Amino acid sequence: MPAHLTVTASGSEHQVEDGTTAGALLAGQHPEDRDIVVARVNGELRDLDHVLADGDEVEPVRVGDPDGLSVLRHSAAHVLAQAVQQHFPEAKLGIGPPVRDGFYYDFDVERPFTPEDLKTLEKTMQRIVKEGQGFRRRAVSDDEAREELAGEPYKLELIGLKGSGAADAAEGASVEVGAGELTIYDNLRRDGSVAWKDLCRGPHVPTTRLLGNGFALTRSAAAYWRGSEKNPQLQRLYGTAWPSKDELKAYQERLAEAERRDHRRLGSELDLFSFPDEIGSGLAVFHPRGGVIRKAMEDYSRERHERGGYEFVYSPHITKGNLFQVSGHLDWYREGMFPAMHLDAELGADGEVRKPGQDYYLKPMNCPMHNLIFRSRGRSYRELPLRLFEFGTVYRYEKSGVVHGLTRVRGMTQDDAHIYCTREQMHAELTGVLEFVLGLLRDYGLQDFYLELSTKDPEKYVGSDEVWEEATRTLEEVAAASGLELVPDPGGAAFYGPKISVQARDAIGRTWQMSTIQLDFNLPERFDLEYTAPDGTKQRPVMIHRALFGSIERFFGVLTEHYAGVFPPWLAPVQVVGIPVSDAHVEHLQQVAAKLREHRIRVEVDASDDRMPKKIRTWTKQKVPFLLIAGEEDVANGAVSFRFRDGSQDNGIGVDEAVRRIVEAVETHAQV
RNA sequence: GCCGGCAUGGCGCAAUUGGUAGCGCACCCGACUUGUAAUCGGGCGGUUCGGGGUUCGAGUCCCCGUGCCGGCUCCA
Repeated sequence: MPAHLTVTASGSEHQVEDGTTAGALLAGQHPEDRDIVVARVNGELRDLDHVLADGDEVEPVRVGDPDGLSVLRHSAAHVLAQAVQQHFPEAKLGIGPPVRDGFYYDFDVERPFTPEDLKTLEKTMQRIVKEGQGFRRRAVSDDEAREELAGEPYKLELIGLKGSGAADAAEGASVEVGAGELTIYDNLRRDGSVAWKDLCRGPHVPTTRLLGNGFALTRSAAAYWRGSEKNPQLQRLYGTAWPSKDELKAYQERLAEAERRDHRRLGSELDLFSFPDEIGSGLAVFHPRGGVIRKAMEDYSRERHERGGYEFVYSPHITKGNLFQVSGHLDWYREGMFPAMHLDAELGADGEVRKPGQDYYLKPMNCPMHNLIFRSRGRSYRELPLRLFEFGTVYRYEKSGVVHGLTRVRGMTQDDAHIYCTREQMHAELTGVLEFVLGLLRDYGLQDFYLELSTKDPEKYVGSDEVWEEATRTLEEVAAASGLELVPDPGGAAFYGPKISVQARDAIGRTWQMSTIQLDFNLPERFDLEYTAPDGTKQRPVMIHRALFGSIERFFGVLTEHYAGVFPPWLAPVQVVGIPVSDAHVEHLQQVAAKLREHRIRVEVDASDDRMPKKIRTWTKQKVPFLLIAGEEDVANGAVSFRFRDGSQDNGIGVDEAVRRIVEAVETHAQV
């Protein structure tokens, strides 16, 4: 064994003594750098006390790096678990991985955690952090692990799963057991005694001290063991952890900002929509202010569809069950549909069935109806691509726990289109649809997109493999040609075909699934759709399903959050409010308002007996884009004074110029 | 669907150990006539989500239902 090893640190070679740790080497390299929390050795993350071998390549990983943050958060999860077992010795450990912005740990406990428990646990975590416990890795055999963790049934289960693909065993389970040897991490006190231990793959930060005061417990919730509703529920504690208190505060500020933008909150503050209990969960009504936004969205969409070669159709909300038998929905999504209404049955006097009656269903999708429109007469290849568009309202029986504001509802209107084309046209048509979709989303103010390709779920599909392959390949080509980032989503497809979905990032960086474009060879088959080809033969068309907003309700919610309620003028429910300095100036503003109305501008004049500053406050809070103020001076000059939502002003603008500016802002979809 | 929390005028909130339901905003009326985010005074408004129970007495405690919130599972 050589006394000296040759290792590579950050690209350059070094001679070090046998037994040198990654941490010691990196400390020599970066003497001032206290942010190094783990090392990447030959591409694998290792603890700093990992002993180097000849030929190792070592890179520092800092706490602010994505990997460094995950390690920090994973270590925070261990500190949480230690605190929990200190207060609740009977608590059994589940798993505790890092997640986006934080971590969680699942426990089997006698009673769920209370908000008070969270406070107590956070204090105990703080104590453990201050104690400066070290994390020490220890390799163990399966049998040793089983013996040490005899009191931890869930960990034993994970040990049993090792090698059978821990990644499938449970989301996050891979942080506990990897594919190779089992390891246990001991938390060591200063005096070397073991404070706590956990089956864990690691790596970890060298000491709990690194958690500083940059962590917090955020909430508790139940979670199914190993992610399956067939399993018992554990109690999950969520936390967040950051390299510093300032970053923790910045994160909490981001959450507060998201809350201020919450469409449910803005929806009631701006009087846009509500969910009356009397109607039922997940069923929205739009108030006049929200209705006008929705109308502006829909009107513009209609106009674009008209120009894009779509034809407008309408279909009912309810249908006999057979339609969804044919389409396959009743086989695949019965659980997600409102239960049947059984109609028209007749019983004889003695109760025997004279006429069996029929089941009617609320429609969960529009496509079967559109297929019937296609099939209503013979179709020629000359008609293809045939693009049928509808604002189609559908009803889905979402489980009670998932209904959420406008983004997950039980009744929604899709801006739904079904395009029927030949296989030859399919590629060009998909390209055109994707272009159309992205262009329209941009017109509504979203700019930042990526694509997701959802492919066949082996458990849930109809049709032949060849057809799926062709459909998937086509979508992949079209997606690639768009130049946007493409993320795979294996198993995410609907039963009838693969899909591309457009994900949009909003103003504060959150992503939302917007449009979906699905290719479908199956429904045309099931509905026996055909057209006559140039040679006189009957051919099967290909079907493209495409929703652009996803649902109008959902898109409405996303736009509300994207703009934080500060809608661009073309979408703002009230575009202009005239504010007189005193009663004497009301008439002047009413004349200005009349001119604006000729251009279909939504304008009001506030002639109430509030004082001017109060009116400014009121309408600024309502986020009206243009306030037009007029007093002595403006009236005398035939002018108005603009005040914008950010408080800036543009005074003494001639009335015609003012009208022109406002109309232009609305027509160009500008933000002001 | 599962786990936990919550539900008080239109909105945001308050109400000791179970003891007469209050406040701000909004709304209505009146006075004031004013140049860039709250003028003053007065008034209306609640079967405390619905139903049942415990109690001399329930906004408060218990049960059922409905709805909302946070997660889990799900999301055509």
